[in-house]
Amino acid sequence: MGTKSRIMETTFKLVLKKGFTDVSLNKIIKASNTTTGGFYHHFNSKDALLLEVIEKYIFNYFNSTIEQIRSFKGTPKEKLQTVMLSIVAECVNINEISSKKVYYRNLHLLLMEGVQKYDVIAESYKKFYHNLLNFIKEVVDEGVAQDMIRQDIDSHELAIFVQTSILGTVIMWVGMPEMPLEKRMISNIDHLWAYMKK
Amino acid sequence: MGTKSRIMETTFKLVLKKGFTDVSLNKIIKASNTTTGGFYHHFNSKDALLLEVIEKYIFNYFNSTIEQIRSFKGTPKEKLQTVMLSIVAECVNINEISSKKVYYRNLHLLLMEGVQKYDVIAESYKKFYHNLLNFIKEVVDEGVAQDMIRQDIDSHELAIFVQTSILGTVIMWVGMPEMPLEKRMISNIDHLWAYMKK
DNA sequence: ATAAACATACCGAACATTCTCTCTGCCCAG
DNA sequence: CTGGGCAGAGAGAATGTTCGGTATGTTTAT
Repeated sequence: MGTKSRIMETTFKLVLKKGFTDVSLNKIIKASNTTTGGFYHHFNSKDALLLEVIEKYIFNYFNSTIEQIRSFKGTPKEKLQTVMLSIVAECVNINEISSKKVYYRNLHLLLMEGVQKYDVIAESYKKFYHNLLNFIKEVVDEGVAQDMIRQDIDSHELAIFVQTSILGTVIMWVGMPEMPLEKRMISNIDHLWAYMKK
Repeated sequence: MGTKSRIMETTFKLVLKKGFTDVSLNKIIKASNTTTGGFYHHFNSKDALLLEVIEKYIFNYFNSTIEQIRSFKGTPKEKLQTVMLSIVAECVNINEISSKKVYYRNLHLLLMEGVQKYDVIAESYKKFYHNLLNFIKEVVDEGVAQDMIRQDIDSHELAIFVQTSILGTVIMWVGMPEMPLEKRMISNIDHLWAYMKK
């Protein structure tokens, strides 16, 4: 593994635990087994590194996940469940090689810190939300076409309601991590479905 | 106004804009019209100040708001709407005196940073969530007793679903601030109510 | 009543760290 | 000989905190 990607993966692990600002460049450099010169050969600044890391390990991952689910075969409810699981999951492996797990609670908190600090991240965050919303709307429209979802509600409005519930589940879990996540997730999806189904 | 509360209010305003770590003690001290010595007379450290500020301006406020709504007269739907509005509101005045407005988007982002950094804040955050959940459950139970809310769903589970939707509305708005907040809020409440009403 | 002792609120220079980032130089493949 | 990749010393600025000092008001002792 090259120095650059080693720095990026190490950084991701570190900031997940401590947040952006509490991880110094020195720590990153030492943990990445490189030096100041090595670092500044690959990145213009600490901020530049952070932006690249977030883009690669969070947004690329989330967006490609949506892309994958798009091609899934399954009922609308299954698709909603899958996309919710991909966002609300307890933890997941960073990549195929490393067995290091990413805890999503930290991931969402990190994302919020990024949104607060960097306009670029806020922008990517917004784009991801729109991407997700479009996907949900597709699923809803598909469900309406298949006569599985009621059509007396505007699909865009319904999609917003669904996404609200999905993201709310994330935040509930961030605030009350002691409640069993999976159970609540399924319960929420069940209620949602009971409301929107034909 | 005493020096201590002047420091606290100034700090709250500053960190709302920039976040905890991007506001230095020097800035706080200068903006508060005091000195290093004056500051350390009232607070043991910067962290201690931040914790006090969050406790006073966020959690005390939120929890007392819930307490106020508890004594309101109104239909269950109106109560849910009111509590949602008090959490999702666009902005609000810090206190009765100052006309300075607090933008809730920043407030929620700040809260997340606090949850990420300080266990004490995460703990207060959790307590607030439980407080809110209890309140919602009370409203639901009351609605069931009045025969306005369906009773075939466990009230605790339904309360979680409602709270999920409320908090989801917050987060949707943080991510997509360009969407009209009030409209979406009402739409979400309407859907929720349509599902839970008898 | 007056002086001494104490407490509170605040000042501000100085301190030790830590931070990000620059710069020079070495190594080695092409 | 050239240039990408990296090493590492160190500059320069900013950070949170300490500490001796001052001004003012309050209690206590003679």
